[in-house]
Amino acid sequence: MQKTVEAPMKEKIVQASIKLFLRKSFKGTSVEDITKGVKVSKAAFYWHFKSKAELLDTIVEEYERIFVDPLLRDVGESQGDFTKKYKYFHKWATEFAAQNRDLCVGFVTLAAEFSGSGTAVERKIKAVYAKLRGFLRGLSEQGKREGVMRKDLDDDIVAHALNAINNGMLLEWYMNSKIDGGLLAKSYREITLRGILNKGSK
Amino acid sequence: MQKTVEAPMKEKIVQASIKLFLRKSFKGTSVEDITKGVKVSKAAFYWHFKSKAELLDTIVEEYERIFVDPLLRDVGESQGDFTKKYKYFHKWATEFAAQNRDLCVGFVTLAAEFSGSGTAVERKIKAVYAKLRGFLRGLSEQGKREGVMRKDLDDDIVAHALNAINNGMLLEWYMNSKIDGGLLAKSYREITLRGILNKGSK
DNA sequence: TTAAAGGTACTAACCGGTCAGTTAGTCAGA
DNA sequence: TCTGACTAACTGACCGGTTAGTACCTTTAA
Repeated sequence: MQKTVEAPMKEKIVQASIKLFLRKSFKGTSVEDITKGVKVSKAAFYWHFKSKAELLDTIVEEYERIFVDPLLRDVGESQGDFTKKYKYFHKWATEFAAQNRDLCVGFVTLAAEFSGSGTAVERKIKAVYAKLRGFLRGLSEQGKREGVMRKDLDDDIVAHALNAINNGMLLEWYMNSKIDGGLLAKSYREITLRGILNKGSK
Repeated sequence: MQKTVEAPMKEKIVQASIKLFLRKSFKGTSVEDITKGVKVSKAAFYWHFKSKAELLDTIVEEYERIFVDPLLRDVGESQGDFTKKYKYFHKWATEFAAQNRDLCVGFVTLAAEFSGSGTAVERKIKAVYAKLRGFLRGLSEQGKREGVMRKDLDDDIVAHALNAINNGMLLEWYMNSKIDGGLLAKSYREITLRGILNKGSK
């Protein structure tokens, strides 16, 4: 008989807390809310994490490890012109978000919750965004080199804008669960692509 | 001799709490944090507001009263084609945001903090966004009627996308205080306009 | 003309409850 | 017998909200 393989408690806590932070925010979620959800004692939580803040760090690291790093690696290693790469980037990111909604939207809401707080986790979140924007800036430069992208847009601003639009769309999708995420993703790819390309480019 | 006219305590509390909620989130800000900031006792706070939640409602109402309603009224009453109206909308909104950064960014972070919470204030915030999107949908319809806007985009999706981009840009601006807000605003107007217009339209 | 009455805008001190984090102890398996 | 993975029960700090009382101004009525 097959034994049901349970996920390790630490991972169960991380997954449960992502869901709770999304619904009730980090500061609005108590450690007891989390431990009740995974049916474990509070002290067990403190066996796995030295503080509530360390759990938060773990979530930020998980976002970087399973989303940002593989995304940048795969798109970075892919071959093709700017438009092809941007489409691949968009496809990769939206498909991941569709399958990991809580993590992706949760990360944006955590970024919003801690922006301006001056905390260590804020710096950590900003570093993740800086990494993403660094990649997008490179893409923007490639687009200009290849002559398909508008030259009047600053590369840094393009990176900021693409990141901002991404985050805004995630939040909009979460705040309006009824809208078709796939349609929103498709539409926003068309809008951003057409918005940054030269008029003639396909 | 001129007497210094101080703002009424209720308004001072609202202004101070907007700043604090932006930095520390709503749940991360205690009533004492607020009352210490405006040098008033806690009981005085509860003389002006029956609860911390009522203060939150007041902020949401203020956002609607001094930003959303005047914006929709002015742009709605203005004459001109789609492009002119959208540019006016964008100019109005970005200039307001530049002068009321805390209120505008604070509203987005509050929306993020309470989305999915199932609370009364979440419904209130969503109603404000629904009003904004209703207006944007109307603009989108006008753009199609006038033949300048792409017909392949759904009006509702356009409204969602424009709102999402707006919110994303506000957050990006706040999270990266160093970037030139004016340049970001200008660039994103160009990107969104070109993104939703027909290729031939100016 | 004046004094009582009432409302406005507060303060200091307090209350019950919740929070992050701790302590001391348990127990299965190596 | 040792250690990884826990539990029950607890602590001190803090939080939202209340209570009782005060200073000051305006209205009312003798």
